[in-house]
Amino acid sequence: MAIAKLPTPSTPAGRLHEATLHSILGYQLAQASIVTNALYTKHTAQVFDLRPAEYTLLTLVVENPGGSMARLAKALAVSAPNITAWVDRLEKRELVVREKSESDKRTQMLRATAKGIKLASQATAKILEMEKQALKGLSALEQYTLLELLHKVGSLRATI
Amino acid sequence: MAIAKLPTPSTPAGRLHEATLHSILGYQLAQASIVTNALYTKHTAQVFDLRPAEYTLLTLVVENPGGSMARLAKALAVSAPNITAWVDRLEKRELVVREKSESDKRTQMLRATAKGIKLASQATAKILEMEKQALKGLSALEQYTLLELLHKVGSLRATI
DNA sequence: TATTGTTATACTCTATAACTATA
DNA sequence: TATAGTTATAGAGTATAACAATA
Repeated sequence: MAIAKLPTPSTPAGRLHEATLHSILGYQLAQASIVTNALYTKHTAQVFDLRPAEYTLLTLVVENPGGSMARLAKALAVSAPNITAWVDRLEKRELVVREKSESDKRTQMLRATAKGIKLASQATAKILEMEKQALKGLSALEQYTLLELLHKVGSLRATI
Repeated sequence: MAIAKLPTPSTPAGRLHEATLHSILGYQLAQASIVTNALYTKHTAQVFDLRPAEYTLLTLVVENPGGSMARLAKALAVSAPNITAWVDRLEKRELVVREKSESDKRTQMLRATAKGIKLASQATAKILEMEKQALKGLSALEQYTLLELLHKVGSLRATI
């Protein structure tokens, strides 16, 4: 199947032509991220005092109790010192704790505290509600399809 | 229509569970961006000596000759000093030029030089080729759908 | 008064290098 | 030798504040 002709080539905000950039996935991801970042900053960041990276890290720890910091670094494609700094902050706020592993004493196993689990849960509820509201212009099928296709692109990481 | 059950909730790289994050658009955008950023860094950044922001800015100037810096700032959702710095770099490399507007003497109109137009064109060809190669696992319809849905999300910027 | 653009400055995020402890 | 994690440090990228010129 041939790729169909692409529609109106103009940026959402600036009314600039973007015929070329329209077909570039990286650019469209960046533009869409402007929207989700703005939503997050406006309605979630202050309320829960969680920056995007903190929220993501906390949620991954909640869902993966006992996971190591090295695994988090790989999952988020950031450096190890980076993870250390973020975990430091979450630990100071008593949202997660480090536990020495018995089997491999180099490893730090991470667990979320009850406080951390509660905060992550509340933040998630807020984000989902917020995105649901903002994405009303997309049908449920479109929203589902978008998430699945993005997940598929994310999965390509192993191949590059 | 109800949203269908979501499939395997694991991160592409780290094999971490992410049941919650799977439904969060902001997270999936970030994960997909890891892939496109890696592709760009690996195959385009060095070859053309253009960082992502520089490529985007240059391309927008190529496609919008005479546009102002204020419009670029809006289109990319960054601050004015930021745009000044990026344009400075592109101008030093003789890829774009600033021109004083006659009608509004506060405004700087931007134009790409022949050199800038050529470089942008070459970089675009490379990026498209690279993304095509990397996205082979997605059908043409899926790729088209993804770009359209992302554009639709980007267009929501006006509404938030 | 408001807007365009610049300069000065500081903050956030991330990375590399060097190190310790362990495997 | 290689890996997990930390510390120190530097580099991107971005933002706010203050300013000049113009509308």
